Amino acid sequence: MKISAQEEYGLRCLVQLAALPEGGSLTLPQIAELEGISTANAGKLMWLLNKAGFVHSTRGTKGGYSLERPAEDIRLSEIIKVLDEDVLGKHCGSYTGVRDSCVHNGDCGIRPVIIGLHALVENALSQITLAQLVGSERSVDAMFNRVHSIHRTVEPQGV
Amino acid sequence: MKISAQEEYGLRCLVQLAALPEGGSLTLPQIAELEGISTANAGKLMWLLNKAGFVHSTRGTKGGYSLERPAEDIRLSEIIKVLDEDVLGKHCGSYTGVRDSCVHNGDCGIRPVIIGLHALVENALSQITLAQLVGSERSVDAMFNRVHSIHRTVEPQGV
DNA sequence: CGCAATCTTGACGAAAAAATAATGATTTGA
DNA sequence: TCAAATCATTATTTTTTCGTCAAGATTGCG
Ligand code: FES
Ligand code: FES
Repeated sequence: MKISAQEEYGLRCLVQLAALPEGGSLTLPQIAELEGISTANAGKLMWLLNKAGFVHSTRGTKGGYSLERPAEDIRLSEIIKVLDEDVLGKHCGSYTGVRDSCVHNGDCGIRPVIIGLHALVENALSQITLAQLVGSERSVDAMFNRVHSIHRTVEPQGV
Repeated sequence: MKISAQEEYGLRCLVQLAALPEGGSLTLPQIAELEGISTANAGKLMWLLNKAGFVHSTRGTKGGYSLERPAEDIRLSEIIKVLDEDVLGKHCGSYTGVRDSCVHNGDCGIRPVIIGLHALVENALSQITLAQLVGSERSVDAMFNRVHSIHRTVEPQGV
């Protein structure tokens, strides 16, 4: 269970936009530089995010990308859903092995776990807004732990 | 954020062994048939699970695989960790874009979320044992919801 | 022993995901 | 108008993951 490259980079690009002063914008080369990815890659990611309505793009000189909606209104669950190609809900259609559908006939112990896990993650992400990711690592970490009072087993790694 | 093929199929193979009567075993062709995957694929998965110490293999005629430890003692978090190539803990070493490491200098709002999410999932999985996955879908679903009292937004799909 | 059933293991090919490249369209401003 | 800056879109290449294959090793049985 891991975060895909698209999810991670896409999210990071949005955080850069959210960190801007009100009404600010960034060009593709700027985003690419800030996140350490290629301009082409940033271009594709922003294209996806634009199609999904998270950002607004302006062409031509002095163009760039800016947030379409207030960062306070954008939940991480929405973002991930777009960047992850809507994997939710169709679990037993993928991973079908050599057959056309899941082999477990009607009664399966795996399915509720897989579906439950996705729900768990979505639930956690739906309680965090883009705006909350702007700020120091310490404050974001504190926020996450406050919202989901889980017992952390992995410590944030220093740089 | 999704489950990989290895995680899913590996887990499913283990559930088949766990569903066996005490001391039972299955051969590769049997496992492959039960899960609808190829024998070769089942072979590689079981090899991984054998290396990790979850199962015990016997060669030769009348050979096969059986659980090495009681299903009640095997937590899903252990299984996933093995099948997922230990992705935990080294987040800022992957997804480094065109550079050698993460660009965010020492203060990053993404990192606590990613690490927190992984902790959240691991925590959830650590509370479920392999033995609990054996049984009807309804009972497993009820168990999952009891352990993690989350508000389910996705319903299990019928077959 | 000698064969058949079974697991073991590394190499190989196919498929999916990710990243890049290439070409086109729009806007601004000199 | 024209050129430069910028985004848009599709195609291609690269990388990673996944699945298969083939040769080998071990065990049980007659
Ligand atoms: S029916 Fe889909 S995993 Fe069991
Ligand atoms: S420092 Fe690794 S994602 Fe920000």
